[in-house]
Amino acid sequence: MVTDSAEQSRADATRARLLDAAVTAFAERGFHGTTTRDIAAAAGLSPAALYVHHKSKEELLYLISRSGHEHVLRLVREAAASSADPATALRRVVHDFVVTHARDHTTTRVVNYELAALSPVHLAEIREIRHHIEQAIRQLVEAGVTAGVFETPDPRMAAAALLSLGVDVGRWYRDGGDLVPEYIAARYAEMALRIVGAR
Amino acid sequence: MVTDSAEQSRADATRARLLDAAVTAFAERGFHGTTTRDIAAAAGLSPAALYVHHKSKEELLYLISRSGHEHVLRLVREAAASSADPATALRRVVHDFVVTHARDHTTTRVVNYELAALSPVHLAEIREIRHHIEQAIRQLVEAGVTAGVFETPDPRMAAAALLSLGVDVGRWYRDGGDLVPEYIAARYAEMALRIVGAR
DNA sequence: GCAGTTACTAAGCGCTTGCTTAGGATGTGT
DNA sequence: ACACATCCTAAGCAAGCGCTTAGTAACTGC
Repeated sequence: MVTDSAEQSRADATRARLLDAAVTAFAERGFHGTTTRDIAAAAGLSPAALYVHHKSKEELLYLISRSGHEHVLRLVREAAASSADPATALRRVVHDFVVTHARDHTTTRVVNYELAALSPVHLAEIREIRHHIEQAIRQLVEAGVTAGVFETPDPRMAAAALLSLGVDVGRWYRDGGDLVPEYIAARYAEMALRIVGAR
Repeated sequence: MVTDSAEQSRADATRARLLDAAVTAFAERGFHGTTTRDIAAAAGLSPAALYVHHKSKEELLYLISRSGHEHVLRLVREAAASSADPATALRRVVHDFVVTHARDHTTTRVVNYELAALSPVHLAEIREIRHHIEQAIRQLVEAGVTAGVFETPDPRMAAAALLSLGVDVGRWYRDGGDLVPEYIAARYAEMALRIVGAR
């Protein structure tokens, strides 16, 4: 082997192109509505090339799902820790969460709506990441209630609602409309503070 | 013909059994992840029987989607008209919307997440019903703002958020958990009033 | 008791699916 | 110049797909 540095080989670039093509196809037609020939053709390769770079069609979904979930978990944790004030932190969490679900709606659609197509082992791993994401948001709401700056009858329900707002943006958001991700995120962050009864 | 009354023939019962089986299968594995053999077997019939009672697999999805959307539209319109006070009406809309999306989560999952598998003609018809549902909720929010009982910087965004809350319940709700549909609906209705800034 | 209707199935057709096999083209080190 | 590694493809296999065809069993009306 010549390069053990981090530089990108041709194979790595092709692998990434296949992943990109898979994201687009899975988002548009779903995992089961997409054929391996669709993905290979969109990446400009023969059907067999997919199996040179990846083990199976399911592995593509797993790789997309895992990196997508890890990205969101990192984002939520960083935003939650960005301020000692729960209201400021929550505003940032919802803002960033919503921006990601709008801007990367293609990826987040796959991440949130194609879980059932994962193998049992992969699904279990992904579910754990999802649990951490939910936990981070719930803990932030609870911290605000404890600190006396939030007021809500059921923090768990409020956290579920906040998650729903962000996740569902990935479903309805379209590129090229008159609503830009930053604007949606700003309005949603305000609504989030109302939901938790911030004062 | 002997019976032209409304009484249910054997064929009607079988047709309904096939629809039921299709709802369950589509909700669990998605339209493309479900085979016509799956549906027929779940209804206790041979694969060919499906085509005695329905034109195609896509027609099953269309029938499920249409009746599901019509049900929700009726529910939203009735709840919106149930009170002259926008706050009371909105509470009722969100409550009923959420109860339906929890209790009938199997159907609402198909209704909200399998649209892409519809034929172009059927999709156009369904989109129109969806538009009416969104319109009914947006108009209610705007009526509240006009009446001075709601306060929000962007009624359209608030309406989108309300819709998201309900729709997403269909994604995460599970039977047999400690959260019963009525409880979720009550908490969500309170949060809805906060979102629109009711006073 | 038999003609007609209703409700269904056995068998299978043509095609597509995920994936494999065997090999070829292009570049690289010496 | 030549051995070798890298990256990709042509061809195709077994299984599964949506859907059709041709027919049978069971009931109904007379």
